[in-house]
Amino acid sequence: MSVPVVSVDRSSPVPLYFQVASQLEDAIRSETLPPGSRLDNEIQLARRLGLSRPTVRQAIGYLVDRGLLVRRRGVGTQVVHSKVRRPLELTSLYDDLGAAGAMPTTTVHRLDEVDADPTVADALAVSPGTRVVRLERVRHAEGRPLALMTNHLPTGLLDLDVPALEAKGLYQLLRENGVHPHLAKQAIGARTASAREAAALGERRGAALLTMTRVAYATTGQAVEYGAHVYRASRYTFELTLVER
Amino acid sequence: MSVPVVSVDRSSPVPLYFQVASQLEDAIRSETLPPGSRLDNEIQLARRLGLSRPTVRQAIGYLVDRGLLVRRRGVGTQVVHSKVRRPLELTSLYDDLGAAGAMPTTTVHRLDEVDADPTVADALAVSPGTRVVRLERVRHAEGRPLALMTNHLPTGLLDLDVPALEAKGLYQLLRENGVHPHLAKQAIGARTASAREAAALGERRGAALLTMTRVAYATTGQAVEYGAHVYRASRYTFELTLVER
DNA sequence: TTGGTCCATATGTCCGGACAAATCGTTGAC
DNA sequence: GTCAACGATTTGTCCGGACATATGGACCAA
Repeated sequence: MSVPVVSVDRSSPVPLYFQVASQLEDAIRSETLPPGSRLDNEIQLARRLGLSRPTVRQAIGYLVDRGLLVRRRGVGTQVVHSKVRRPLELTSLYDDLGAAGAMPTTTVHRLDEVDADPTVADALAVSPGTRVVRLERVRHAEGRPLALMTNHLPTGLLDLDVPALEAKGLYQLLRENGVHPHLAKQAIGARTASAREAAALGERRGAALLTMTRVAYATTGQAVEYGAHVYRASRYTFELTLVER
Repeated sequence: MSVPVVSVDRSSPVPLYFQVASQLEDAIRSETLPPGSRLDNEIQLARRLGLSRPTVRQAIGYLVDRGLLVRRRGVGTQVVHSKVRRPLELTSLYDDLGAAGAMPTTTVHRLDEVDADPTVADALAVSPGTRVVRLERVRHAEGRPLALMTNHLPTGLLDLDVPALEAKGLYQLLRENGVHPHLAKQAIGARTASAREAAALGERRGAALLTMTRVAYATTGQAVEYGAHVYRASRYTFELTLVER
């Protein structure tokens, strides 16, 4: 399989390897390069693009790391089967559902400042009793409640307001304010609904609930968000793709 | 912070960059290089090791990809805070628990061959009705039941026998037979226990259960295992680390 | 037919060098 | 005293080349 239109712009500030990788990724996602097809070998590709082999290798390696391509020595580089392609790995539930077309809405029930209890303090790596921002929301999809979400954030990280939270979601607001969560530790469990939770979510008491707690960290290692969420198991599952490296 | 003892063996078949990366990883995990400490710059490191800068960069890049180091232009390369280090991402539950010291045991309840129902056929990408291997196990930890596990595999992939399964676990047997799952898609949900499940797991009827279904794929994209597992939520949670890239 | 050897091919590893760009502390002008 | 400009430091990108090694097919011999 020959490679489709790929060209580079040397006057662009975008690194050459990234230009190549982006165009290859587009070609793969649009199936211009169908699953299983072979790329030209690195030497030819480099010559055709007027680049060096290391640069082309960097572009290919970038896509290999992201699971779009596989390299086999002596054989070549192929587009992986679409079934095993990896999705984005750190998104908020809002993004998840938005992408799936379920059109969720969020209602902020509480937005204030409290003293960190031991659990929150440990998660955010602050001293117990430190003032932190507390956020309680209810997520709805298709007009019915889906999840109860409680978050705690360090004070001073950013200014939150209710309309923006309801319109954009917490993660988008974080990113718009220059806070880029890049890593999160999550624990997923289950329990039965208390009477209060059942009422809030429209489930029967004793219904199964999915629980998720998460601590998100910025590139610097600073904890930026602690969340304790509860989902209706009848309407939600976590889907994830795991990779062995 | 200066770098500890790192040396390379040019007569070894192990790539130089990998030798360096492994030794750095050991130093990081043993806290010889504590979190936050800075590595020497790439030029000095290369000169000290008698390697070129690209080789040293490859070693560092390897560890950056794995979340052990962060690079910042103009600043240097630092060991990330241990709280945010990423664990291995594709292991079986057996590995998980074994590492945590809970010493699990497994009992095989059924190992036979059946016709694939539509769900199994879809997961393994075979035609419905194709003969597949069925495996049902119960996992115990600390003498009490923990999970019911049902797996389906393509026939002919490997020969399974009960003693080996109970001693080593499915994933280890797969790897020993040259089948290397490198990617899995999982869905995690919850539901309440049926009377039969409750009895098998030692829970009350209506107790919350965690459910996990998984399809694992080999490097080639071939589906190698479909699993539908049920865990006692009172004794198990899924812990995972997500990464934004 | 079967098995092993050889060879072309493609990726894997490594080198040495060059310049670009981000960061941060210092210096100097106002 | 404040702030902007500068410069040292360090990683980011890119080049051109060399040799190593795994793969798979073709060829040849038993």
